Amino acid sequence: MADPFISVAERLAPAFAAVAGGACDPVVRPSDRADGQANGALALAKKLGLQPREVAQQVLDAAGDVSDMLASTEIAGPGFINLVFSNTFIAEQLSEATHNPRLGVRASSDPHTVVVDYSAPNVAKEMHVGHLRSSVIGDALVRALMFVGHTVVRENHIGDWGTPFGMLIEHLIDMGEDNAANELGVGDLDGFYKAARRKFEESDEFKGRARARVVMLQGGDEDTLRLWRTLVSESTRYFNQVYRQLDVLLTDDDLMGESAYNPMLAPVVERLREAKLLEESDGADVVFVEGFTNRDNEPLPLIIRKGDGGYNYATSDLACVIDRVERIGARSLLYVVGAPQAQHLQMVEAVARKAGWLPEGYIMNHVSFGSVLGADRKMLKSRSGGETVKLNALLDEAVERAEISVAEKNPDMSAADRTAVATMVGIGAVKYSDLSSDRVKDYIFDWDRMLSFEGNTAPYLQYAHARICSIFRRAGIDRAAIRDVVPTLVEVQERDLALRILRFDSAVWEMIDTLGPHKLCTYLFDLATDFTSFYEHCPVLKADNDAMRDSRLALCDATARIMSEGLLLLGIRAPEQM
RNA sequence: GCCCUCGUAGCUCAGUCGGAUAGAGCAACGGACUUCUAAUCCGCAGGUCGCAGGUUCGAUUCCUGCCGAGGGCGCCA
Repeated sequence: MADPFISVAERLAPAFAAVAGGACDPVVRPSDRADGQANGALALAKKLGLQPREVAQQVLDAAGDVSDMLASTEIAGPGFINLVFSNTFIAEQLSEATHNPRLGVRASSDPHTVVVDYSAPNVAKEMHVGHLRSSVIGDALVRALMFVGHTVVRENHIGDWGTPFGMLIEHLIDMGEDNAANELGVGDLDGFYKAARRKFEESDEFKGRARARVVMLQGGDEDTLRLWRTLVSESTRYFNQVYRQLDVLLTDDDLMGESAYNPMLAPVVERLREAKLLEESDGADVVFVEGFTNRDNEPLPLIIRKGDGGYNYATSDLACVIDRVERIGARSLLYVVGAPQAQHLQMVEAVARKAGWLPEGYIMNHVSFGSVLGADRKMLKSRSGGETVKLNALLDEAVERAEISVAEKNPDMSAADRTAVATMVGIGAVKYSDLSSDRVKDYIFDWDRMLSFEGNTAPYLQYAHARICSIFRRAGIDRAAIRDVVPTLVEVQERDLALRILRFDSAVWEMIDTLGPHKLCTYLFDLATDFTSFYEHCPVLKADNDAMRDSRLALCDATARIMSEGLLLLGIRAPEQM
């Protein structure tokens, strides 16, 4: 049970191996001229010094009878082997997939513990679109990794420690704790942060108090810690609102802020010292990493302990690695963090590897992503503090816009249903527009495009799903009962749809292998396109006879389940009506 | 100055472990609604795959150089 393209590659591999005299990849790819094509003969011919078409023929001879899987095999062009699946094979595979708990997606052959570090907003600071990207991408990866059988540990590495807290706590005291809690409680984190920052810059007296407060915080002063906890809890309460609204899995159980690593920082230094990796440079304790240089082409170190004796984010990131590997038992660490952190994470990884904290076979992966841009191609929110786009306001707007659109298209829907649908559509649209393009690139945030019911958008996919639900609702047919029907594929649209359904396996695995949710998005869009084409050409309830009707209902059911499950893996809900 | 990422149709994006004619959606144009929800479908049109070399049977894909955009480059995180 797997994607037919994988099945056929496995089937042809021994034949290729026999001709090659050793392992040889058949190089099966989808084709315009057939279902698929095996390109392996061309490279093999060169290696053997033979004519490619002749090699292809030898492979086919060695493969023997493949009629249980393929309706035809044909050597074409310079030496491609065109492959056409037999309809009975497709139908059987589809029937198997619908009875498979993962809808035909292969389980991981190597399940292990994966830590996914994502979202990571800062306490007493507004979440912005960068956190949106991290949250949405990270959450989709979490769901997909769990789906194939990994043990996934979510970690929200919130910025809850460091020098800014001196100024934040002093500002909290100035405002009065209750007033401050109120302001933070309504989610005005930016106002609070900016006011504190302004005072810090304008008043030496305040600056002095802030610095003293940092020392008290780090020294564990109980009253200071209490104030700090107020800041943290008010902020996380706000973060949680956004997470619920955004429909991501993160909860308080996943919080693993910088402060949590405090006790582990000194041991990081000690262990590096014992490993003889630590060097002193300009008063700081550092580790030099080969291959990194500064502006003057001198070796660039990772600073573990600053000249003033304090630690920085490199230290806590190293503590993270140790904690995740040694305590949690993770073998794979994913960091869903913006592209500007690339060098930092490379250096952290290099040090962790040198120190032996990331053994051979352990993976540390930077799931990098680009910026969210406005229509003007400038960052939607500049780091230097342009106007901030508040996440909760952005999500509210998404739902409002979706609600207008739903009301327009489906005026008969009840207000309660409309709100529920608008929430799924609006939030889904925002998440999908973030997930559907290659994450390493910047993307342009465009309300009209993401909420459009046409093109590669969440509403288009959701609509395809809703239409199927509508068929079953109208006909009063039990979805589960139809699953035992093995479809008969007659029309080209039926066949295309069935073959597409079977490719869910590869789509999910491509997403996991590349850590690229857009691979799954592209697949689901293709699925929706194939379905609507089928829907236009192949009447279901008005089919010519009962057998054809049931066959098409089975295709509908399988499509809807994969659409719904696929969207869910992306963290997007699929309403039953729209 | 060095390093990293990106550059594909007017716009927004796929595709690239080297394969036959580079694909969608939008916008434009032409069709299809007494509908299993037309929120759709069908068709037509649109490209020196940033530029120039190299590798080879074959390059948008790999390599080198250049151009353009963004980011990073020691005590903020």
